[in-house]
Amino acid sequence: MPNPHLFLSGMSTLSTKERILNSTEKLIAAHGFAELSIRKISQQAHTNLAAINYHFGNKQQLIDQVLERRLNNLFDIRKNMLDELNQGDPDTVCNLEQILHAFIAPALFMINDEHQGGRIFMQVLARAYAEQSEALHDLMKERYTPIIKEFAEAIGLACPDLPRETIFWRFHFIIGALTYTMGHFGATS
Amino acid sequence: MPNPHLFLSGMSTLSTKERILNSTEKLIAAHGFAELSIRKISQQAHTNLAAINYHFGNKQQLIDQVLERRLNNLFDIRKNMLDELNQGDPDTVCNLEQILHAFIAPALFMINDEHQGGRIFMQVLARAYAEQSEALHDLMKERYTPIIKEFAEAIGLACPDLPRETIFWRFHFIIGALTYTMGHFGATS
DNA sequence: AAACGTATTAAACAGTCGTTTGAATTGCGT
DNA sequence: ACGCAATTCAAACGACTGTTTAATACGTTT
Repeated sequence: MPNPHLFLSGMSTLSTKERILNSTEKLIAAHGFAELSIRKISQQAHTNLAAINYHFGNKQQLIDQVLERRLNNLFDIRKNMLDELNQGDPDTVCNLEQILHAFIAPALFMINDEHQGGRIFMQVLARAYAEQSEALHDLMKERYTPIIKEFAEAIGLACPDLPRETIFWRFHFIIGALTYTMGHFGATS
Repeated sequence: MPNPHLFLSGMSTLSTKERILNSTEKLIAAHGFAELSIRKISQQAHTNLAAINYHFGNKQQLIDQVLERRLNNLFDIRKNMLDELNQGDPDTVCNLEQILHAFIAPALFMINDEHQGGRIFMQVLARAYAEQSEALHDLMKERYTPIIKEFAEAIGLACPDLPRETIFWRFHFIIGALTYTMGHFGATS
């Protein structure tokens, strides 16, 4: 038994790496990136300061993994729901409401998924969006833009009369409303 | 001539206090609250470290004054535009679109007002919203909630058939979209 | 010209930050 | 039971943070 405190806090079955990831998520959700320090993380995860650098290299790479771990799930679900609408053919004209549902519903589902920590992560994601996190921006650019583009194209087919720029702005309004809502009401409602 | 550098940077006519406020605004808009330090502020304002504490007490009170200085203007304009619709009587039933215009237009006007620094401040405001700044929250609670409530009641009168909760959520969606847009596109477009 | 309150300055304070180091400990295959 | 790799740990590093102090310079009034 390497660390007897873990039994008291009910985290004994989780590896050090997982405990660090979960603690980081909780701290970001509760207090934002500004107040986040690896000392607080190691304290909440019942481990040592240097363990973080050992497992993740540095603080930034830890944050990257926090984001990646769950974003992969979120965008996989989004893509699957969109593919179901398309039935494999990207040129299929879909119902606009269904397209938006495929984009929004997975986030709403995640925020109601308390057990798996999905709600906590949605707050993390909202904060990363809001603070224009460079880590999130890079991750989006190199990994999730293809899926986002698929949605944009599907919306374009659903609304052929709407100018591309209008679609662009309205889609960002949706993201803004969604992000703001997640961050401000995800915890209390 | 106490500080010859000021002539080179074109800030000679502004007082130290004003230069500190403007520099703080710029730094928050460009890099967020997390990276904000009074050393960077004093450097950009061409003054000394201790001058900030001398003029504002501490860092937090400086941030408070940065927010207050322009929020008073913004909400005054919003209230005046709403009063014009009401024509003095709060029970007047107004057009919904006009009510929303009274709330949104002042922000959009501010973001286009580059000369007075309004655009910069809107980005500051977006960041403060996004990071759920306690300073902003307190300021809203004790000073601007009456005006926000007037808007909420006006919307309630304009949409009598809509449940209060629905109005509440949609109003926050608007704030979210507005905030997100200000923060992400206020600088580049 | 002297004295005054206001304003600015350099220097030091204690605290926190992320990261690195080297030793101690653990767990597993042999 | 041994030896090796993986992991954990306490301690220290330099850099940065907000704030305070005491001395200096300024502009105005007496």
